[in-house]
Amino acid sequence: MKPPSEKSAGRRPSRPSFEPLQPHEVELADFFVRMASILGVPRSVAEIYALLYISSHPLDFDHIQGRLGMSKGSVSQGLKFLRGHEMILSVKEQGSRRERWQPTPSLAASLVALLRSQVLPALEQAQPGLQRVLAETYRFGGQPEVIERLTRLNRWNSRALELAPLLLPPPA
Amino acid sequence: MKPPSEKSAGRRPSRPSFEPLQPHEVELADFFVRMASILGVPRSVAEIYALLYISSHPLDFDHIQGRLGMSKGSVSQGLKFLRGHEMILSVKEQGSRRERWQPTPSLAASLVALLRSQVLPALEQAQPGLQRVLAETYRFGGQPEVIERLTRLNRWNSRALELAPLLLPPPA
DNA sequence: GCCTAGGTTCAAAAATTATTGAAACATAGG
DNA sequence: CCTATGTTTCAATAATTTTTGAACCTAGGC
Repeated sequence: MKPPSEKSAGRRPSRPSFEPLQPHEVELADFFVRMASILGVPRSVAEIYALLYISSHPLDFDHIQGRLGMSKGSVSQGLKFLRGHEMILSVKEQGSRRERWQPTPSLAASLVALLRSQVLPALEQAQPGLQRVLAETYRFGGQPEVIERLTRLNRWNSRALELAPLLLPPPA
Repeated sequence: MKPPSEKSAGRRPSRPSFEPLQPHEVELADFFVRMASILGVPRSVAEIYALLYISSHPLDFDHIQGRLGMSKGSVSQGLKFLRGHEMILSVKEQGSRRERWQPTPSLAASLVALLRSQVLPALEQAQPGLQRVLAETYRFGGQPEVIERLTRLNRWNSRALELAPLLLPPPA
């Protein structure tokens, strides 16, 4: 099972081709993909992360694209996402414009950052709204039980917002 | 702004029509929808939950469908989902086959149950695979740093699985 | 048994999200 | 200021997910 694709027909690898993922690499990727999908992170992003995670050395754009068989656009956007959530960092070797990527040391910290970035904005935006909901329900003569529920929801929201800053310094 | 719709034209409400959501109800629904979408829970499900959450009394199928202006199919599937995750419970008033729904007392417990049901299966399924990934990487002569990463990932996975049962008894 | 209120199922349609790839952009080096 | 390399952008397409609604069950009253 080795379709020589379109590489070794010529001489030097003018446009080098890359090995597809090994079975065990695929397995790791699947794991990350499944976990990511719980948080609505797209497959392509999880695959990139998994590849960097299992690679001994930082990988550059072309390697990522080549090994995952993915379009330039997806790689670019995927790296942007991972960068934005501080899940990867680049080692730019000098004398080259090329960036080479590797995962940040702590996956835990990365996950916390990711969650924060998804949950916090929602909580913040909700704050005034939730208070209004409670007030209106009260005005409309809502039953005590509903008032109670909404009050608890408000408290939660506030407490979550208070606690959030504590998550800023990533725990190693 | 009061299009009399098609209700009070006749006598008794042979097929009663329902009020659309009040602004403050919409606001609460939006909040739940946004939070739910982080976990990949569909809009319609979140809307149903929000409606039950803000209602003083348990609501039956037709009320839910009517007030949310949603198809039978969606209501049925939404209730199925919420039931399955023990986020709502029904009060069947006797003498009628009709079920009337209300949220379970603890939203916190509901969320934990929901998370469990999403995360746990992934963790369980991953367990053997992750160990294989580590072993293979080792065989292939992976760098110490990668071995280290994968070892940590395995430990995490195991610990998460050990801890999971502690979340079974919902904390009120 | 038969009828019907009350609900479920599921294939098709609609809505949403992700991916692609070609064109545009940026910058280092000559 | 040109050019080649490396990367980003974004409109079009593809894939996936959600919603709909009509056909189909099912339990209980008669």
